[in-house]
Amino acid sequence: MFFLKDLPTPDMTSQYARYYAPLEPEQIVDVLTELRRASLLIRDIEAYFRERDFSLLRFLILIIIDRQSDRDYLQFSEIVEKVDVSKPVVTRTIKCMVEAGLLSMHGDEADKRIKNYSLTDAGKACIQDLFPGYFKLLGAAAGKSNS
Amino acid sequence: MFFLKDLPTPDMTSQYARYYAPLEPEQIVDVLTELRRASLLIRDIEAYFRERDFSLLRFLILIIIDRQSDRDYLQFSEIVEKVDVSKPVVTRTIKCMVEAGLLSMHGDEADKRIKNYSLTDAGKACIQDLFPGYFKLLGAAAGKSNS
DNA sequence: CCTATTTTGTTACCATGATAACTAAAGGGG
DNA sequence: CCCCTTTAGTTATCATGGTAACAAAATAGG
Repeated sequence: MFFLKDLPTPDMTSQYARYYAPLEPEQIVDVLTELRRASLLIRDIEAYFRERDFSLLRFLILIIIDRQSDRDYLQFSEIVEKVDVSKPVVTRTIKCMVEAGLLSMHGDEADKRIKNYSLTDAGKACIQDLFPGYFKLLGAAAGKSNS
Repeated sequence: MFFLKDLPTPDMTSQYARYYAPLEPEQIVDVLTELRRASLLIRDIEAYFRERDFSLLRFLILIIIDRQSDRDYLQFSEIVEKVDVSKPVVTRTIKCMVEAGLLSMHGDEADKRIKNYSLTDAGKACIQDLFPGYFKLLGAAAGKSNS
C-alpha cells in the first residue's frame, strides 16, 4: 500500500472541506500523515519478508499459533478470525506453509470438517530467524514517531 | 492490508524484546496499534472505492493532477513520483483511466518519449462524486483517534 | 557523426488481497 | 429417520501491488 508523498496542506484540505463540514482541516492532515507513515512501514515490512521468500501473513500465522497459551494448535477458522484476512487467502497461505514444512495439520475425530494446525520445528525456527529483523523495523518506526 | 486483531500485550512483546534490546515493549505496542488502525482504515477506503468500481490509486491520480497549481497536466514520471507506486502499476492504471475517459494523453513535441496526462471533464466530475465519501471515512477515523 | 549510455515508459510474470459460488459434514425439526 | 439449514473450508476468478527485463528515444563522448 501507499499514500501520497506530498500530503495536502491544511489550506488545500479546507478547499475540499466544504464537502463534509464537521471536519477540521488539521484533523484530516493528521489522519493522512498517519496513513502515509503506516503505509510506508507496511511496505518496508512486506519487502523485508519478500526478500526472504516469506510474507507478513505467513509470519503472523506462525506467531499466533506460537502465542496461543493453552494449546499448541489452532483451528483453521480461529486462524482466520485472528489474522483478520479472508478465508480463501488463509486457505492458500496455509497450504503453502504445510508444503514448506512449517505447519502440520491434524483433523478432529468428532467433527471431520475441522482442521487444526500446529507449528513444526521448522516453523518454530522460522519465527526465531525472522523476529529480530521484524522487531528492528518496528523499533525504527517507533523511534521516528517520537521525533 | 491487515494486522492482527489481538495486539500483543507489552508483557508478550517483552518476551520477544530480547531480540532487539533498545526497544521499550510499550513502544512496540504503540507502533502495532497504529499499524492496525491504519490498515483497517485503508481497508475501508479500498472497499469504498471498490464498491464504486474504482480504486484508491485511480482517485489519487485524479487528485494530484487536479492539485497541480501551475499546469493542468502531469508527466507520467511525475505521477509515478508523486503517488509513490511502482511504474508498471501506474502504466496499467493510467491506461485503464484513459480508456474509461477520465484522462487524456498528449505527447511532447521536443521529446517523443514523454507522455503528459490531463483530466477530462469526466475525470473532474469523478473527483466531485467520490470526494465526499472519501472525506467522510477520513473524518470518522480522525474522530476515533481522538477518543 | 556514430556508438554507448541514460532516460522514459512498457511488457511479462508473479504474490497477495477480495468476493462469489461451491462441497462436505453436522445439526435440527417434522 | 429424512430433509433442510447451518457451519467449515475450498475453488475459481479477479484487482492491484511488486521486480526484472525490455524497447525506443535522447544525450554524451570520442
